[in-house]
Amino acid sequence: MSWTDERVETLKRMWNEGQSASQIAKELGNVTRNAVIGKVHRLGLSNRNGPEAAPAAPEPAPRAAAAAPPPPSPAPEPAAPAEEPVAEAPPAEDAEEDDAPIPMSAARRAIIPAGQPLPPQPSANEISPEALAKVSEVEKKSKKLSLMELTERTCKWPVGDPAKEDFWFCGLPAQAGKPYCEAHVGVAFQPMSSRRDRRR
DNA sequence: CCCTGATTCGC
DNA sequence: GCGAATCAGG
Repeated sequence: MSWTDERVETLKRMWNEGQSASQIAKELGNVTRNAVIGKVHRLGLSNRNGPEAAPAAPEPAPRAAAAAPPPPSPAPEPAAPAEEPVAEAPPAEDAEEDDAPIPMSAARRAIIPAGQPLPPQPSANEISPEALAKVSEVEKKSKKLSLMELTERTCKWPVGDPAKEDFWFCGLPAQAGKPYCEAHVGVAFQPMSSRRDRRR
């Protein structure tokens, strides 16, 4: 199979959507992730953001440069390379009296990228119903591992009541580094609920 | 061990 | 141009 126009198109689209090379390869079929990555490089779109990128970062290591640094792109692209729902600590401290109508909410809302095709990018705010649904769905397929059966690559999400018999750990394959499986990572890293600090 | 992308180099 | 092998990292 060769790189037909169509396949290249799919490759570009998916790559820009933030899909991993293996996922793209799987989608295209008949290619390995290496092939995809190789093509990506030949196409000159190794970086997933806009065409412009002049980080001019001090690179003291001409060799052994693997990790791709996500430089701030001035372009209007709503690039959302966020692949990790890392818990953030937004400036949540504005408990003023109800007579101080500060447009904080507006500012906070501005954090969210402009309306763009970013369906697979869960906002760092609130637990999406989807995520919760996914969790309960996953619990059905859980391996129901005991504490001792957990390894470094099993989801350590507890299910049930630890004081009861029907308690287990998810046990599904966890992602690298993360303690939970894909589904649980989504809710585990829940930064903070939209706690309306409605102080009286 | 699972995964990611980056690079090299024979084809 | 292509991509397997390899490398570097999480």
